[in-house]
Amino acid sequence: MEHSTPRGPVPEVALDRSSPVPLYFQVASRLQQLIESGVMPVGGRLENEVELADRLAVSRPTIRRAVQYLVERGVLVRKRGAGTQIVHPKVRRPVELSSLYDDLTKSGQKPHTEIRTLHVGAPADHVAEALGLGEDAEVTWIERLRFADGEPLAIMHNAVPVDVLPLRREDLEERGLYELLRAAGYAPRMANQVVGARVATSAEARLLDDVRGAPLLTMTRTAWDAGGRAVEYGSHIYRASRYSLELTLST
Amino acid sequence: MEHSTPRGPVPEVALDRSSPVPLYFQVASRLQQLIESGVMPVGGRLENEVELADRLAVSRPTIRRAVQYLVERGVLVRKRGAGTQIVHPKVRRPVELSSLYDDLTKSGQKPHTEIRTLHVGAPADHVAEALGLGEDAEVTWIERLRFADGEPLAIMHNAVPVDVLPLRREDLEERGLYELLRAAGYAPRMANQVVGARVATSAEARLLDDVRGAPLLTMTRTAWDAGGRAVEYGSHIYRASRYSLELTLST
DNA sequence: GTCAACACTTTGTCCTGACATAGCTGCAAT
DNA sequence: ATTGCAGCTATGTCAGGACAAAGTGTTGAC
Repeated sequence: MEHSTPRGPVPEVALDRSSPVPLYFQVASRLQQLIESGVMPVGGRLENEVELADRLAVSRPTIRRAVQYLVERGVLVRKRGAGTQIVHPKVRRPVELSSLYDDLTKSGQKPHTEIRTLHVGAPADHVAEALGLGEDAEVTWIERLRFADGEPLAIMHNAVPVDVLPLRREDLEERGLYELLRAAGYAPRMANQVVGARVATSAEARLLDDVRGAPLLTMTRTAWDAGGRAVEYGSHIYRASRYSLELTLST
Repeated sequence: MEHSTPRGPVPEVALDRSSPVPLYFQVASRLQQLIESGVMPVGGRLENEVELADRLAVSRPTIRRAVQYLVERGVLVRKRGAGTQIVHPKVRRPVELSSLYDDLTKSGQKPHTEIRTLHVGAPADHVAEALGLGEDAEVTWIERLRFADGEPLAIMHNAVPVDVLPLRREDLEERGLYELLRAAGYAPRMANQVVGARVATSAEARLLDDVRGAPLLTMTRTAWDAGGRAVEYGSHIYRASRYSLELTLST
């Protein structure tokens, strides 16, 4: 008898064996699509792997790999002996490491950047240490003022090793730093951030068009690419009244 | 001829086939150990998978799975046609979702908690929405004051659904909330956090033994377990002069 | 000397087959 | 009625083989 959670049927799944897209990925994408469209209900159980492999005419390892992929992204949970279930859609993987520029663009605001300084040279000690650079290494050091919809939002100091990316003023005015890094093949994959708060000095207040003593959100970050190469150091200050950090963390 | 990066020899690796620990995991652990102890140099190349499988007398899928595991944790990088390399140790996996209590304990401080209120009832609207709860759901609502080395550090408001965990005063005084959740089998696996800053009101300043206008770090968070069940909502306030958030993010 | 074609190395994908083990369910013995 | 055992179901682990495709380096033609 069947009085447990409903078992999804996984309707018509078409696979293209001549496609360069791997089979396991085709299966995973199709499954995710079915889940997100609501055809397969949240909390419902998947068919077991053997049946699924049978019906889709692929081997069990291929099915397992597809399911594995979705488990890692938090879409499915497996329990040995019990089956595979669809997880509540609220729990999804953090999308990607984002920068302020990305965040603003995504939320529909129009960011605008003023480059206050940009020069190449040996990094300060704490920067060199954060990036793990040697004695003779050089970085591009920049100070930027970031506006959203015309209002000043953040003072940003950044360092990028010159052999990672030669930064140019005109690029930075039109694009975010992370976008430039990605385009150069040094997409940040991991970052360490320290977030704190303090009140504005009068110099900072003047730049940010705010008052002395206004609350500020501070963030310092070091980012690495997939190869473990340090690609960016940043020390940012945000007007707390106009910006807050949104983060998704996962184990 | 061999004038590329040195190829690690992977010295004497002993596997126990009678152990309940899976072979691929034994291999992965051993490799990680060799890497972290410095026997296999950072940046160095691994033997290719076929040779490795041969020498360790396991199949290639097993080796692949072990390497895969370390790739996911950021210890290795693979490139088709090129080989597998050891990544700089700075780039490692975020350990686990931690709470303030965990953080303090780990950094050698002695946390101490004062429970100011604890009652069960229907959640406020914004809390119910954050947790995705229905009309008739009940939560335990707590307000705590957290001290480190005798000094007040944070005001913490939390809500936990009663059917997840019945919270008791005496437990909370001695343990962190996350520790209790983990013990009950609802280990947080994913969380959404919003971090901001503002200045203290006089009431907050009094509680935190600080002055009005002192900078505060604010954090609101919703956490889910592996099954996608919302297990905790929190709204915390930290003294910025005594605490900052440290985060590791990854793609 | 430069550049394109080629061979070689190495990881990526996919298959078949087998056995182990955790979780569940129902039946039987107590 | 409760406990414990047996059997079923489903995922977990592992082997061995085959071919595809990307990256690297070498060779040869111009």
